[in-house]
Amino acid sequence: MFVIKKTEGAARRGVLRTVHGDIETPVFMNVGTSAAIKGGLSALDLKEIGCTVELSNTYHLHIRPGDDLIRRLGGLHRFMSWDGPILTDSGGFQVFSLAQLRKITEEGVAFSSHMDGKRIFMGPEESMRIQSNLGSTIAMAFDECVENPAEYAYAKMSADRTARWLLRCQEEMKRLNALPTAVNPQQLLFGINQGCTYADLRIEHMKTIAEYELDGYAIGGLAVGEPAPVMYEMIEAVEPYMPKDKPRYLMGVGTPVNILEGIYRGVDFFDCVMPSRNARHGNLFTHFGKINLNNEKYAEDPRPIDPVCGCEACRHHSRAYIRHLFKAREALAMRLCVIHNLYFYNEMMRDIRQALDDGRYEAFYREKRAIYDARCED
RNA sequence: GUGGGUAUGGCGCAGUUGGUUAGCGCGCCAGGUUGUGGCCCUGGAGGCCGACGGUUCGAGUCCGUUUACCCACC
Repeated sequence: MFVIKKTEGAARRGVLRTVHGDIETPVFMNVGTSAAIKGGLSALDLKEIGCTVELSNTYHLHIRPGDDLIRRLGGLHRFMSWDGPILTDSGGFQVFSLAQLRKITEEGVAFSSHMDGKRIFMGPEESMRIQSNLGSTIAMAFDECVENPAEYAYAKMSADRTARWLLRCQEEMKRLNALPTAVNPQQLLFGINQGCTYADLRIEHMKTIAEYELDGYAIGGLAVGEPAPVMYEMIEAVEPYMPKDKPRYLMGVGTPVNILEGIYRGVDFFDCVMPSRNARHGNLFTHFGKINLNNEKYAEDPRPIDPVCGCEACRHHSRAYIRHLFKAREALAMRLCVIHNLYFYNEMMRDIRQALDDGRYEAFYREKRAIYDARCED
């Protein structure tokens, strides 16, 4: 059940109650594709970072170690020792970003695994069965994420097909949840809006899937190469047609500013690999802007990454030390930086929720968007 | 001591029968990264080619001397 506690313009402050705990929104979900946060973080670290929702991936876990294996071990929560909410991405995006030799039909997608080339078929039913085996809190519908730019005719055909797939996802999920052997009989299903960068297609698609009475609605297929203003336009176009009483999720987004802009336009859920991937390369977010720890100017800098940050890395280590760890290719460099960036993101979300609680999001948004994606000047 | 081999950016190496601004990998410096392979992509700095002399219109390349290191044999 999703409850909106407060609104400010289009921005919403809410809570999604799930069998694995409450999700206070707006929220950033921490990406752990293969049931692990890259950079060497465990579920215990996630708690310390302030993470409330973990995100894993259907495609990756199906290929390795296999969703049947995870089911036999009691489901994903027990497998990775994380008792909070988990959202599983459907594999739709991976089929289109990683897999080779894919062939799309009305049934689903036949493709070769990016690991070993093995032939795999995944359609709406397969994706739901895998996610049911994983027992995640929230399952995502199996969709086609069309590359950008795309022809109008193809975008329309694909969006229509994704809508038909969504009905099949919903039917299969109902069936699976009713089975006595279901790992999580309360598993929620979010549908995904598509339509590339064509506002009329997005709106038409959104109107269609809004009638399916799903547990939440995602906007997919954005942040795939189009300029940020176009992404914001698409959100503004579909937002009026998204059910007000259901959580909204902007998939794969984004930079701190993208998130501020998304919330400003009525989005509740976000996820992105950016904080963890950038951290592994030494690119860090701070309250004063971005820094690249690999830069020579930090070689003898005794200050923490972010002087006002309370994460493990900032409480105990200097920029000079962590930069050294990067140069020495020590795994600890990535671990400390990933901890920092995810802590930053989760803290930013706490600050955003507080600002919404206090009715001052507008001011917060205007102040922070000028800083967070800019380069730190020091 | 004798014979052979190698000397080219920080490191490891290419460089044709002598011919424009001497290349490559790694490293270094700096960008990028949006429902994750740590992969990867894009720029940039850095070399009087061990030293000295000779041949030539022209030498990293050919010749001589020399220095350093490596290998084999005594």
